[in-house]
Amino acid sequence: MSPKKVTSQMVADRAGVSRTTVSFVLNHIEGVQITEETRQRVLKAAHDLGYVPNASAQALVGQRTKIIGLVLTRSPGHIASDTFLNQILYGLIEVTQRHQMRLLLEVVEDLDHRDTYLELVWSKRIDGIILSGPRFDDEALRALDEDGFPTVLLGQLPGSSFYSVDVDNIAAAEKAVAHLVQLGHRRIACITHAQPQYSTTGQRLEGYRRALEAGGIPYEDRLVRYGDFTLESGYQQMKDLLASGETFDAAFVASDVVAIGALGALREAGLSVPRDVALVGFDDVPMARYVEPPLTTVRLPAIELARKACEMLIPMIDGQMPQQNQVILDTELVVRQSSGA
Amino acid sequence: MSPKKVTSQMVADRAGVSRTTVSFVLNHIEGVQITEETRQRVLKAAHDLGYVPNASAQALVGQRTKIIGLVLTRSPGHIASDTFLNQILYGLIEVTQRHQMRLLLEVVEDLDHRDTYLELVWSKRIDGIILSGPRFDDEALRALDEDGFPTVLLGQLPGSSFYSVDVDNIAAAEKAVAHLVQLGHRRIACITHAQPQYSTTGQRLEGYRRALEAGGIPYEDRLVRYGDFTLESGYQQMKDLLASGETFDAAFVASDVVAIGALGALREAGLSVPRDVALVGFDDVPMARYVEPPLTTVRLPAIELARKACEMLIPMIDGQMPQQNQVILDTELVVRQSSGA
DNA sequence: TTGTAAGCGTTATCAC
DNA sequence: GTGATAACGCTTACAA
Repeated sequence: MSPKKVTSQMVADRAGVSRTTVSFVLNHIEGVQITEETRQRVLKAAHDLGYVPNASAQALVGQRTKIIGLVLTRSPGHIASDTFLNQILYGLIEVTQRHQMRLLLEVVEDLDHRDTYLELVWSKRIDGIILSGPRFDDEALRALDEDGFPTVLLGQLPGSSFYSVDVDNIAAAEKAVAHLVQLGHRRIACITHAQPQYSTTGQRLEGYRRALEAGGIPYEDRLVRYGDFTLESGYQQMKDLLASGETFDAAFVASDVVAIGALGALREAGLSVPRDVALVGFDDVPMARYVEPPLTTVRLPAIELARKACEMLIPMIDGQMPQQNQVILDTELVVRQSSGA
Repeated sequence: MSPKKVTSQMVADRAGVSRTTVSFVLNHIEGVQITEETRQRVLKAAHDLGYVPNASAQALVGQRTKIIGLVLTRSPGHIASDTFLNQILYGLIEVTQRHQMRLLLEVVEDLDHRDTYLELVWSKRIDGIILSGPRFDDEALRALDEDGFPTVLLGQLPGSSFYSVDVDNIAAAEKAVAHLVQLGHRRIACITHAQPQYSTTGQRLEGYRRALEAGGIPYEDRLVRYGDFTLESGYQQMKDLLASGETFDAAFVASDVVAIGALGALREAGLSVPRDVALVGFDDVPMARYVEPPLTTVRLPAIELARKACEMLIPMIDGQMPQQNQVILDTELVVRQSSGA
């Protein structure tokens, strides 16, 4: 008992015209003059019957699905706690809705299953891709690059010709760490937001390095740990750091979510933030100002990033390439209490 | 320069067979005997050419898109901070991936735009719907109900014949509030997770009522406020409650996210949790145990809920209706520190 | 101004 | 065992 099936033929019959006319009327084709009276008849027939064009048929003939694929290179498990994703979705949904397009979510866990998102492309299920978290070791991505399939990266992949929207991760991280340096901290630990394979990981680490250097502080590998987008990873890595015997009076955690996890470990160890350890996060997720202590962080305009990416992508689908192929949005240090400023 | 277009005809030509044979081989059609040799030839040709069947064409003829629609009845803005959604996505993605299906995200903001998700159905863009947050005042939903379109509700809509997966919201809320009552609190405020139109709002409120009643505490309207899924709303409503002059020594906030917002307002007012106000949340989002103080809450098995919903839906698409049409999963009180137990 | 007819790329029913 | 051929529902030259 599936939904009633109404075809354009039925509309045509009811209006006493041909399918062509129905198509013309319903798609507001210019250059074709149609009697107002027939137009109304067709419209009424369509409405009476509750006609909705079959999307597959339209896609098949028109080579357009009106669907944009959001590809996330994460394990599904990360999805569950990565608040950053929410903001991306927000921005994307807003724009796609405005353009009467839809959003298809594809999560790609490991490199062995990369082709699942390529299949999305080859099978023409989507018109364009927004890919979050490009990785160097992603072969499929290279294939897309050569293809010229409408793609916008949320992030960057140096050496590729992809269009991308990103922030200057190096500068942003440097800002965060410089803030700690300026407050007089010398032993500054770092927990990244993701594993080294993600290009942003290296960038934020580089910012950390530069700020240290600018402050005349030697970089020490032993003060660095790798998170993986999750609260849990922040908690674990901070615990590990604490247990390692290394001393530090501040930490830069390159993701608020991971930072909140780290905060938990610090609290559990009986350490006070910012008194014992000053903390700076990254992202400025909505949650950041509500935790205790409110997180000092670098605001990454996530919603704007997503919006912009989507707005670049949509014209590309129609072959209109944006002038700028690398958009960099601004970040901003948001000083709250966790840094003790 | 879009991706190469390879049709089954090209595969057929290369393998020296007809399109039919290609289809048979690639779809592992039973009952048709094909020489192992031709089979291999076809397979090789398909592989060499990088053939991927056109999804629209398949959908058109097969009446199956292999896409499941996740419909969220929220404003996009709520998406940005509702962590609960992450867990839903997690569960859904896991199951859809296992069944080689995809997930389409549709956000429906207000009642005026309800038909956008109906269009998804009429246009046959999706094979089934998982709808989160059913509302009584949703006309489109009634239409779906009559249609018998494969649909599973995340939540419930009493009086409809929908299949649904939910928790016992009344009992869960009662559990939460009873915990506060048991700790000796008599003035217990309540902030809901959503507006009254959502069926769960009334249910959780009812649980709150029952626990009060069981404790011999009169229900007072003035102690109740309505949140809207966001941190911000929790913050505002708690502030409002504080400013209202009503006294209370405990609060039940029917969503962890909203509760974390409320926590912020409490802190800002210089009140200590749980000393001045004991707090119990709802959901047990991953974040709950990492905030300060860690939230006492009722665990809602969100991931399981999503998984279950998806696992019910997929057979329905093939016409196999589940025995049980209302699945209720268990909740569990998770006592942490915010309640002072 | 409207209708006819040819695809779009599959799958599936038949003959051969 | 394999290959024409007809759908599937729509858009769009091209005719009329």
